[in-house]
Parts: sequence; structure tokens; C-alpha cells
Amino acid sequence: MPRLTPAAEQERRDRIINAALDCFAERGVHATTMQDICRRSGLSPGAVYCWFPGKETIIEAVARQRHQHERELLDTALHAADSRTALHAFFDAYFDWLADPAEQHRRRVSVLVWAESLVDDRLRSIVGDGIAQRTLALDAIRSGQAAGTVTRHADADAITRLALALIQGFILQQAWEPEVDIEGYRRALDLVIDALTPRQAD
Amino acid sequence: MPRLTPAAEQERRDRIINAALDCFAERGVHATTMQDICRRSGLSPGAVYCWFPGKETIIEAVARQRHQHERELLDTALHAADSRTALHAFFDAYFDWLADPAEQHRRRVSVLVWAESLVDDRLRSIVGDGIAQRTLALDAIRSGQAAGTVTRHADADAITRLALALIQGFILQQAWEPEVDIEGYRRALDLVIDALTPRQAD
Amino acid sequence: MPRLTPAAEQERRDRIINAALDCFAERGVHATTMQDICRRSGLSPGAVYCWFPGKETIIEAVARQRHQHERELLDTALHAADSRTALHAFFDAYFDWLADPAEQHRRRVSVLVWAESLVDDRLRSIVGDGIAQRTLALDAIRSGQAAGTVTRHADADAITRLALALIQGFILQQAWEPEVDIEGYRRALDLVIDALTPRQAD
Amino acid sequence: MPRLTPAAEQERRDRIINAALDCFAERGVHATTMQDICRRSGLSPGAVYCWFPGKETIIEAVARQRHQHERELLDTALHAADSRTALHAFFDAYFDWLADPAEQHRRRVSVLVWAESLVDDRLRSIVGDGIAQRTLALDAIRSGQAAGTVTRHADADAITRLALALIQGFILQQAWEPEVDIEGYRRALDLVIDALTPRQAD
DNA sequence: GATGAATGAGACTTCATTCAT
DNA sequence: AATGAATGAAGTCTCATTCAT
Repeated sequence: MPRLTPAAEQERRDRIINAALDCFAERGVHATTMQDICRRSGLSPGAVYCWFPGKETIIEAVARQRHQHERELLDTALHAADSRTALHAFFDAYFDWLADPAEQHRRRVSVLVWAESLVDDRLRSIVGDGIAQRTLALDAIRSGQAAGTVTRHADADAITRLALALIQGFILQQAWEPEVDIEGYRRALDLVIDALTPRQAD
Repeated sequence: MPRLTPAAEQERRDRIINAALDCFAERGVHATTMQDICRRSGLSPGAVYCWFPGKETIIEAVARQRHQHERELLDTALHAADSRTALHAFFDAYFDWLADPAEQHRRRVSVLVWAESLVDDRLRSIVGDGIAQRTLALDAIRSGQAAGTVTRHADADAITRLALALIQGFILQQAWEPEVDIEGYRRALDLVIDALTPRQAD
Repeated sequence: MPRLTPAAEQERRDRIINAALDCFAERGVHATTMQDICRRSGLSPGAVYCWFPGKETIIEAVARQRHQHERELLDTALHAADSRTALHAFFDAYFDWLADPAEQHRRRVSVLVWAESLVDDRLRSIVGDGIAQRTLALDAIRSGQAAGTVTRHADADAITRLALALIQGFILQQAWEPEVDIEGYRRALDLVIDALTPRQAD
Repeated sequence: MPRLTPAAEQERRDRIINAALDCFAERGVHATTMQDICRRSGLSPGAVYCWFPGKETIIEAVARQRHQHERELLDTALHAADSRTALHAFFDAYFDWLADPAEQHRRRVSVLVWAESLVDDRLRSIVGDGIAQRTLALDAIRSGQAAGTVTRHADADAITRLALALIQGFILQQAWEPEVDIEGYRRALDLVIDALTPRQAD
């Protein structure tokens, strides 16, 4: 029983997480059995339980993986010079990602996780961490408001919520209708962003 | 025990649906057992199965009930004279409803149903019917665009999607954080609506 | 709540028995629910339980009804003058009955009852009563042997069993294959009867 | 716990089939619960469901096992040189088997299966396969008729049916009365066989 | 580290029977 | 006598998890 290298360990874990992700995307979290995950990952139940203590933990790992890219996008965007640019850059990067066909099927799982998180405390804190990144944007919005590049007619908190809603709502609609016209949505989105980031003080 | 009146039948069904709704809101759809629903409704398993052929059907009935009020709100709003008024009226009515504390707990179930609908065909068509009402608003938006009361810088379809996203995204955030500042969000929302419905032709 | 006349009572009971018989013939005894019997008889569960204390009792009544005609056939046959005539008469009458298309579907229930009787004591005694009529024929066979009209090369008991087997086996085969050639079987049967009832002492 | 050898697999299956057979013989097919089969086989429900997808399939396996020996007896008998010898050999072998006390209790299950097959399509085809072996004997009977070793006064088909009835009828009677005099029955049977297989052309 | 047969609690559902009306 | 909604014990089966090999 030779101990696996860390890289090999990670490979096992990723294999399981991706198998679970695919299964979840196809039949949902609850309809997916551990056997499904075993079959899809090519591992035996015993092997899977070597790397995860239970189904719950696998779901959590999947949830974490789902939020990882969103975090990176936000991080990047927040480094922009001014708020207006940041907002545009963030939405641009985010919707480029949403337009990626390879990710669309798997992103259904994000919605499943949102729902699950309403009912599962551990998952709630994971999803909460992701959502909490909204607060990272708060300062940027506030300084934008101070500098006059973001409207002062609305609360910074509300603005971030609204921005988040525009993303989450779209993700939901895209999950229901994968063929949704993303470019049209982006154009409408630009109007909103422009309204929130006036060229001249309003 | 002579035949129940149609009203009494409906009362039974509603009792079951509401019991299920409460259970779902508390522990989620899958963690809720038929026994839970029986206990909460005060009926025996046999009695529940008198009125619903199975758990699946109860979930569907709950889903349908969830969409009912939204439909009514939209219906009402669409009778407004012009697009701008309609849009404002619709959001006003909708967010009045979202502000109702009595409904907030149960509305978590809407999110659960959204997720479930990605994975369950029958539910998908029920949710789809609800979402499809967005298309009812399309004509109103289009005539608004013709009349110059709605911006022509974005596609009518995209505008309705965006409006829907602003609601769905908020529902999601409210489900996660019941104490979210709804009034602040409404004010930010007004900016968006104003941007979409210019006072003078743009 | 006027008490029914005895005739009306019997009508109710027969209605239930026949409904049960039809259901049993179609789906078997166990797959038939009391609801099935209610539907088919046009009575409510309460009404059925007025006339029978339970499903068990209905099955027993059906079993009794099944054996009634056989008993009559045997009774008649046993009144014949001599054994050889009696045997021929009995088989003739019995197979005339078996040839009646109206009875064939319902006779499947006889086989179901045979099986059930192996496992249900009350039913066993009912079926046993029917089978025991075989012993009524024993004396006739014995006196036939004494008179030289029935072979002495076999035990009277065995002869009655064999005769019974020829009927029961056919009933079974007819239940499986309703289109079985009954006339051919009767001709072969004649050979057997002839062998058992020699024209001259053997 | 590495993969079971095919032999070990078969052992599991047989253990379950035999446990079911014993239970069926005691209380009937429907009164036997999966728990009964589990207890008797010494396996847990999960283990049983590893090897059979459901109760239905276990019943079918039991039915198949019941017909297996009959098939072998018939096969053997059909290899005899001439029809008369074959018929005698077949009945001899068959009734030797019927006389085996070890088998008598379990053979009650054959009757249960006959009944069930009237009402369950899958079972019908299994039992049908067993019964259909009667047709294998048809050719032997026909050539016997051509050679003058089997009576021409009856149809070959009817003769095989009659022979089958003599067995099935006895099985039924033995199921009801285990102490039935099998030797007496065999002597009476010899008379019948002699009648069907005349020493000189008739 | 890995295997996969086995475990067993518990889920959904059925259905013979009852009883208030 | 009859109705039919309601009861609830019991049945079949699933599936996350374990552990001997």
C-alpha cells in the first residue's frame, strides 16, 4: 500500500469531483448515487471513500469548485483603475465566461447548489463565501460614488446586489434555455451599467 | 362519510400542499418525507394518497402554487395604459409582495423548485409555464419601443430577460439573507427602469 | 335502514361473488383489491363489508361456488345403474361442461383456488370437501370391480385418483391453452375408460 | 472483498432461490415477504438485491428451477429406442422422483407457480417452456403410431396431453395429500399405458 | 490504497378495513 | 343499509456506507 504522491492524490480527488459534477448536471444532486459517481470516475466505492468521507463532502467540494472561477473574475476586475472601468471589465469577463459553451452544461450545477445551500448549513457557508465577495466590491463602488463615476442615487450595497442579480438571473435563465441570446442581454446590460456610471455627475 | 364537496376536496388538497410547502421550506424537497407531510398536515399516509398519487405530484402542485401569484401580478401589470407605467407598476407590485414577511420563508421553496426543474421534466414544464409569461410582456415592451416610452437601444427580449433577472436575482439573495435591504434595492431598481424608459425619445 | 328480503340479500352476495370471480380470473386473487371488487360489483366498500366480513371470506365463497357444479355432476353420475355407464356418463357430463366457452375464463379461478388451498387452511378444507367427493365414487368402483365391470388390476382408490387426475390435468392445460382440442382429448379418454372397464372379465 | 468467482455467485443465487422455495412452500408466494427470504437465506435485503433485482425475479428463478428436473427426465426418456419403452421409462423415472419424500414439500411450489402463471405473463412463458416439452414427445408418439407400438385410436397430441394430465393431476393430489398411495397409482397408470401401447397392432 | 459484496435503516407506497354520517 | 374518506400496519426496495480480503 504505497502512499500516493500529492499530485496523484489531487488527481484522484479531481477525478471524483468532476465525475460528481457531470452526474449532478445530468440528474441532479439527489438523484445521483454514489454508485453513479463511482461508475463515472472509474473508481470503486472503497476508493472514493479513501478520498472523501462521504457524499456530503463531495457535494461541498463541487460547490467550492463552482465558486472558484467567479472569485477570480471578481478579483481581477477589482484591480481596475476606476469603478466604471471595473464594472464594465467585470461584466465583460463574466459574460465571456457565461458564453463559453463548454461550461454551460456544468453551470446548471451552480443553480442546484444555490438551492441546496438554502437547506444545508455547510453548503450555505460555502456559497455564502462566494456571494460575500460582493462586499469586496462595495469599497470600489463607494469610492466610485465619491469620485462621481458611480451614481449616488442608489446605495452602494444595492448597486452590488443589483449587479449580482443581473448575473444570477441570467445564469438561471441560461440554465433553463441554453440557447438564450447572450449578446442581446449584454447590450441591454450596457444600458444599465451606463445608467449606474454616469459620464457626468448626476 | 358521504362524498366531500368540491370545496372540502380543495381544502384537503390545500392542506397537503401547504404542509408540504412548509416542510420543503424547512428542510428541502428531498429531505422531506411523506411522513413529514402527513404529520404537518394532520393526515394519515392513506389520506394523503387519497388526494395525490405520490410525492412527485405534491411537489408539482407546490410548484404550481408558487407561480400562481407571480402570474397574477404580471397579468395585472400588463393592463396598464403605457409601457413605462406598466413596468413601474409591475415592479412595485412584485416588490411589495417580496417585502411581505409572511411570504419570505415560503419563497425559499421557489428557489428549490427552480433547481429541481433543471432535472425533472414535469417540473420543468410547470416552471417553464411561469417563466414563459415573460413573453407576454414582449408585446408591451415592443409597443413601448414604437411609442418611444421604452429604449430602442436594447432588444425587447433582452429587456424582459433583464427585468426578470432583477427579480429572480433578488429572490435568490433574499432567500440567502432574509434581512436584505429591500427598499435600497428598489431605489436602485428605479434607476434601471428609468434608464430603460426614457422620458424623451433617445 | 330497511332490512333486505332474503332474496335481495342473496342477490347482493352473488353480485359480490361474481364480481370477485371475474376479477380473480383476470388478475389473480392477490392482485385483486377490495376496491376492484367494489368497482366491478357496483357497491361501496361499506356495502361489501355488510355482506362479507373480509376478503378472505369472499375468496372462500368463490371457492365454494367453483366446486358446486362439480359436486352436482358427480352426484348425477353416481346414480347410474352400473359402474361402466356411470364412469362414461360422468366424464361425458364433465367434459360437456369443460367445453362450455362461457365457463372457461372463470374456470382459471379453480386453478388459483387449488394453489391457494395449499397455503390457506380454511380454503384447504373447502377444496378438500370437493376433492373428497372422489371417495363417494369409491363404493361404485368397488361394486363395479365385484361385478366385473371395472378392472381388478388396479386399486379402486387409485382408479378414482386417476380419473380425477385426467380431469384436473385437463383443466390445467385448458387454463394455459384455452384453444386446446377437447374432442381429441375425449377420444383418448375413451380408450382409458375402456381399459378400466373391460367388456369381459379380465 | 474481491470479486466473487462465478461459482460463488451461483452459490449466492442458489441460496436465495432455495430460501425462497422453502418460504413459498410454507406460506405461499404472496404471504412470503422479502424479509422472510432474507432471514431464511441468512442475507440482508441489500445482499439479496445484489443478486436479484426484485421479488418478481426470484419467483421466476424458482419457477425455472422447478421445471429443470422435469425437462431432464423427459429428455432422458425420449432417447429410448421405441415409444412403448420410452413411455414406460418416462413414467417410471418421473414417479420415482415424485416418490422422493425430500422433494414432496417443495413440489407444492410447482402448483403455486402453475396458478401464478395464469396471471403473470413472465411466469407464463417460463411455465409454458416447461409444458411445451410435451411437444417434444409428439414425434416419438407419432413414430410409435406408425410402427404400431402406440394406439392409432387417439390423436398423438391428445395422448401426450393425457400423459401430462396423469402426472399433473397426481402432483396436485399429492400436494393436497402427501400420504397418497403412489404405488397404487403407478399400477393403475400401467393399465393406461398398456392400453395406449398395445402389444399387437390394434 | 483498492476492491466490491454486504449492510440495514428508512423511504415511498398499498390496501384491507373502519366508522362518522 | 349504504357511503366513501380515512386509517395505519406492513411491504418492497434504495443507497450511503463499511470492511474483510
